[in-house]
Amino acid sequence: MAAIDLFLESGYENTTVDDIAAAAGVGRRTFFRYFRSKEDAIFPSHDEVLRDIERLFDEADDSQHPVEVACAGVTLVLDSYLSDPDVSVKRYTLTRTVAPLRDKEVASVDRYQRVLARYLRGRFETDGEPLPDLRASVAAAAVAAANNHVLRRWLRNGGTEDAHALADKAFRLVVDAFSATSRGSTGATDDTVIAVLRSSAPLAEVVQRISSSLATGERDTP
Amino acid sequence: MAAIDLFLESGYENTTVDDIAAAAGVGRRTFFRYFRSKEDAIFPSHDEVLRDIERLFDEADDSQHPVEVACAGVTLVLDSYLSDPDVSVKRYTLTRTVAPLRDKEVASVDRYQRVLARYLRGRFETDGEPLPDLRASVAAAAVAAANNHVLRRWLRNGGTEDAHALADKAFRLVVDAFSATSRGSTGATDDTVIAVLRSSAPLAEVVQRISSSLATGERDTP
DNA sequence: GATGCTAACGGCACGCAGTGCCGTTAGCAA
DNA sequence: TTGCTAACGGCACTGCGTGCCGTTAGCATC
Repeated sequence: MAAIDLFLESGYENTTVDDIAAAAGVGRRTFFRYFRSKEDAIFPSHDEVLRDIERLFDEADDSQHPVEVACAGVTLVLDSYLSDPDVSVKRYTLTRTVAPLRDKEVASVDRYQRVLARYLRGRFETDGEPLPDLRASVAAAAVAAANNHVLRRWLRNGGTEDAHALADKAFRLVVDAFSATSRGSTGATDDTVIAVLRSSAPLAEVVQRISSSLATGERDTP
Repeated sequence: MAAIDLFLESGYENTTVDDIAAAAGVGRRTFFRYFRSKEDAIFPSHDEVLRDIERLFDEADDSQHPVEVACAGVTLVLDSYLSDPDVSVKRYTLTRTVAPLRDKEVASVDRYQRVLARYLRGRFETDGEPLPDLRASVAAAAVAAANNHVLRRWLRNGGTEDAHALADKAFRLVVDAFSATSRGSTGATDDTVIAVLRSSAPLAEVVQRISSSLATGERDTP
């Protein structure tokens, strides 16, 4: 849309809806038929992506770790930005500068985050995790933040870089954080093993577990 | 302010600024001198709380874990809500219902989150953590989410319950999640020890470290 | 007590976002 | 050609937010 370019060259405040409509060659009334508001003119259709995420969650493999599924879901958001780098970068320079646009962006991120939290809550409940509601909210926020961090970095570099590679690293960090506290043991990096053990367990068994884990790299959850 | 009650009884959309001003016994122009917008009429002064948080971070003890300090910071937000339960509960029923008010609330949460992230980034950088920027964003989001979760639960129950007790539990979960992956060893619960070791280290040394940790409960970061 | 200063207030008018209403027109089918 | 439908665009209206300015209350000074 031409709106984004007008905002960039003339400023958001100085650009009226009449200007945008005129630049697009349509009437002012028609503009509001296509966009709910002046702000909406530069944002993508989040509703579609939200539906895609919901569908992905419905069809998700329950054997996969919940947080990993959530990461897969939020990756759809990332992809929607990656699919049109030019517009995404332009929009980013606006959302950094113009407060109402930034707020709008933040609000849409919150919508994604709610969908993630809802899915996670369901999974945590069936998994019998303690405090499923809290865990879901926190994990959803962490996943969304990781995604946003990658996205922003990618946008700052003008759409170069391999965003998915960055995202994998970022999601790894989040998944580890939230499976380390709830699960037994998980590899943090290739050369590292994390063991969580009860100190009341016999020392011999502890040592045995540790050494086998170090040797094979396998995960062992009692 | 009388605005919040007007919104509740007549609806946000149906209440004009003239109505609020008339109810408050002041001129319409005066209303806009005290509140930047119609929405702002029901929100507290976040700027003060933000300054308090910044000050707390400036004076913070660097020996404390960064995420714990961030939790202490966001607790000031919680306190600002706790200090006036009536208004907070009323506002909550509005922010749940009215989309623009909810967006405004979300935007203010984002402001807090940015302050947390900035502090955490500084700490993580000086601590030599890997990916300090990412960790800071994710941890800040998690801390904010934990706080919001507690806050919403407290608001749903009409301001009864011990919010600080809930918050302590929630923060514990977050702190554990983010210290387990980043630090050498940390007690997750009283009876648990987490050990992170390089598999390239001699097995004998590993065993020695583990057993001493299990015995004394001390933290040992090489 | 009169005079000048300052700060808050309130009225007025304006620009602009967003909406409802309605006449016009283009495209298509019978 | 006639009738139908859907998109368009003009018009007017409400309401938010702001700039401008006259008024007034409070206070210090001479």
